[in-house]
Amino acid sequence: MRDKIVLIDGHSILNRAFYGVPDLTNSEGLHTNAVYGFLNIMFKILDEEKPEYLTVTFDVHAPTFRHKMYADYKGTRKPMAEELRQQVPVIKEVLKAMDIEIIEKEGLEADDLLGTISHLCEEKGMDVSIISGDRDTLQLATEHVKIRIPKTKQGRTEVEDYNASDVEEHYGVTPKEFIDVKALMGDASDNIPGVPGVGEKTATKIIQQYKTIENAYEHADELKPPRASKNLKEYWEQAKMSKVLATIDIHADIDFDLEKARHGNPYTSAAHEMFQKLQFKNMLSRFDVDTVSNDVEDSFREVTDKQEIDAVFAEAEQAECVGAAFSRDPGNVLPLFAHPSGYGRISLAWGKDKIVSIPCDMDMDFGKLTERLSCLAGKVKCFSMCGLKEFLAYLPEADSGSSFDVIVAAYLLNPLKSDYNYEDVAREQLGLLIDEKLDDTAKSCYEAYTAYAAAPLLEKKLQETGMDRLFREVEMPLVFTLYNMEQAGVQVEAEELKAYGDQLGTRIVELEKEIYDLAGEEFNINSPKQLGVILFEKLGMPHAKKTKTGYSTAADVLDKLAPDYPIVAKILEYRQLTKLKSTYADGLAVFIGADGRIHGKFNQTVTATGRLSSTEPNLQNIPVRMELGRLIRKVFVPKEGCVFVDADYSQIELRILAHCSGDEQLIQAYRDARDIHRMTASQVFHTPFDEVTDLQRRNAKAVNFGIVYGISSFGLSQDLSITRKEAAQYIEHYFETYPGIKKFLDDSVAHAKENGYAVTLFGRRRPVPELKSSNFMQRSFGERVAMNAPIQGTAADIIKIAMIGVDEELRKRNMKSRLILQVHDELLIEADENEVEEVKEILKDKMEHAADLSVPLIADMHTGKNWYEAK
DNA sequence: TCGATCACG
DNA sequence: ACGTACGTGATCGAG
Repeated sequence: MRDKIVLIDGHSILNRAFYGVPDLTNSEGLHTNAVYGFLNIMFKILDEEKPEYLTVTFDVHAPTFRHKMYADYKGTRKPMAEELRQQVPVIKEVLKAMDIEIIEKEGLEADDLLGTISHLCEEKGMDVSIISGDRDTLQLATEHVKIRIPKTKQGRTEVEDYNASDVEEHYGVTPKEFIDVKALMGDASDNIPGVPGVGEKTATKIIQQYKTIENAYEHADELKPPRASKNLKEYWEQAKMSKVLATIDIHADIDFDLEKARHGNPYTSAAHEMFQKLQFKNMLSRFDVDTVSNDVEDSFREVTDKQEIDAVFAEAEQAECVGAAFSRDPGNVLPLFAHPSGYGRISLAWGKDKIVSIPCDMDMDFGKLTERLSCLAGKVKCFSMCGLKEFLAYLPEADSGSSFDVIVAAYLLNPLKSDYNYEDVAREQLGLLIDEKLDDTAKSCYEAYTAYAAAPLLEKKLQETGMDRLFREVEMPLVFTLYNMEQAGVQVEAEELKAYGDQLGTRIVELEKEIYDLAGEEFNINSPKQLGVILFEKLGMPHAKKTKTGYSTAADVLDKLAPDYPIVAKILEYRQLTKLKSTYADGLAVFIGADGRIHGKFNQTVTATGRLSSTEPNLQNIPVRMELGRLIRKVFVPKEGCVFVDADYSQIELRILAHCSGDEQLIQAYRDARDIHRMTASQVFHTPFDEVTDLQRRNAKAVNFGIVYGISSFGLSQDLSITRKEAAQYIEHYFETYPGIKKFLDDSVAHAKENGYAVTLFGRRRPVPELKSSNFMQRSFGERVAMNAPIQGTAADIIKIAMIGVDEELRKRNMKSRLILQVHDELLIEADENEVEEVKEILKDKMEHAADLSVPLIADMHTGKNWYEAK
């Protein structure tokens, strides 16, 4: 067997990876996509080839150009993108941490390094694989030197392989001849001039016949076409120079010590640490857990003996902090005594060597076991879990004062991660890798240990970032309030919902027929692709916008066409109805439980701004704007003997803006309870207050919205269908009118630029890594986020505080009424008929006094026998 | 699995 | 010159 060496063209692969992998950043705002893509490619190659030797080459000053002394290029290449530049030292560090040899030499191109090393190794009788994104390297291919060109396609890496014979097959010339082809055709990106008028086709033909440019020159008169003949003679000096430029040096003067390139175990603990910093989660699984010192697992203990279980609980009770976890695995005991939920085991951790797991069995069924756990949760100073809300059903004695959810804490510290699980927390906080192949018992021990061990670390970080009060006083109590809401659920009339869906179905069938008639054929109206073809090709409508994949058929495009084409109006109606039927009528029905209620989830650790999100189903986007859709709210009803009391904040985000900016005019306007949009219109359009037209007021309202979103003239112009210039004028006038707001928004951006995050009134942070981007668009996005996050986030903080207040007050007074839904600025209560007035008082009080602002907070209240009426 | 679309604040 | 409003989730078609 021949030994094998893999040579990686560092900059070339990094460059490929940068453009092939979507932008990634770690939580510190460091761009990591190129490094990630590079490693992906490298791992794939290493897995495949398992080489004895491995080396990565870099140019010293990238990007450089071949053979500077000849080149008369004018620095035409764009400088390296900043996001890529900052990743060059990172990949080098990672490679060093993995004990992978890096070769770079002043004044030498990576190509020359590759060429020389591959030549040396081939002479020693080795097989060589050169990994490069650059086709120039094809000239190095031989029987034993293989050029491998990786392509990143939609996350998957495919590799094109070229030995000498493959080059010939593909390009019709040998690798050596490839140089001559290039000398003739030139290469703009490498600043090789070539011969004018000779392109790839002609160059290949000439070299196929004459083998070298020198030989071709001798037969210059025979060359076809005549233009090539003439130009080769005329530009012969340039052709010769091009050949030199195109030739990769395989005899460069470098020291290459093969032994240093020997490929050992790259999965070192130093590398592990770096991967963690970079947050390359799925790559961490490559590390053998044993190589990372970890003695946690040694202390896992399964306890089944009744007396021992007593001892465990007695000991845990005395502990400062207890971590707990549920598992669906009952172990070697039949799941006979498990809970219907599937939980059959709990694990506890109260010290580094105090980690136990207890399965259910006939002496200790799930009920008894959780009773003990609940009792423990009520006694200890800190009861910690990963995702506490999911388990509160079994922990009636747990309370928010002494509970800790490490997932919620980790979310506050980095809300940009959309999905959190205990493995993430274990890795990030404890540097602990949990082997996927472990059984459920061991995993559950890890989960309990993570809850136990990460809690104090997270607590400290929350203090350091000024979010400890937000966590203790808002997020942890909210875990309980959200649990209560989910438990309560909302009653939905299944028959009515079905009837509504059927009604839609009838109309949809009619519309379908009419649309097919007008189109002259049947097609899938729900396919934007097929619809685009029908509208813009078959029916020849003018297409305004395009998407990446074809014509845009979005509603705002179709709206413009509707007056001229009857089919478009029908399509819009069809879209609306199918949306209502599939997502709402049919979609909601499957979530109605045996109790006739929908128990949706309210997720606390999803959004970047601190808002809640709602899933399974989403109860925060039930139609309301259009009457037909709004009707669906009639099937949301209070249970027997109850009515709905609904309250929504009036313009909470603008009020927050008024408070945070301290703008005198806006504050005074809210104190005087004036019509803010009308007032804005009056000021911005220089019109007396009473003479403001409806249009002016509408426009002013859009400007107010725009301000909250992080205004841009383009966005506003789109929304109002006006020119950018007009929009810019509106904004200018707005800022002249409210200078305090301008200053506040500028300060928000400046703060986020300086600190890397935006912050709410209650200290909640939202990282804004985009502000560091060199890409204008990304950076602008970051600026808008920096303006919006404090406002949207503060609103989220405030309604969370109100929710906790309402929920706790209802319980404290032993009332039957329950908080059941939250829709960002709206709360819905299922109120007992005898408690309606009291509920209204509580709701209004808790909402309006959730925060003490310099402007009043107003909650508008409604009651009704269904959600349609109560809104 | 991803993009387009559209429902909400 | 660039090319967008901020924040979500569900459904569908297409690869």
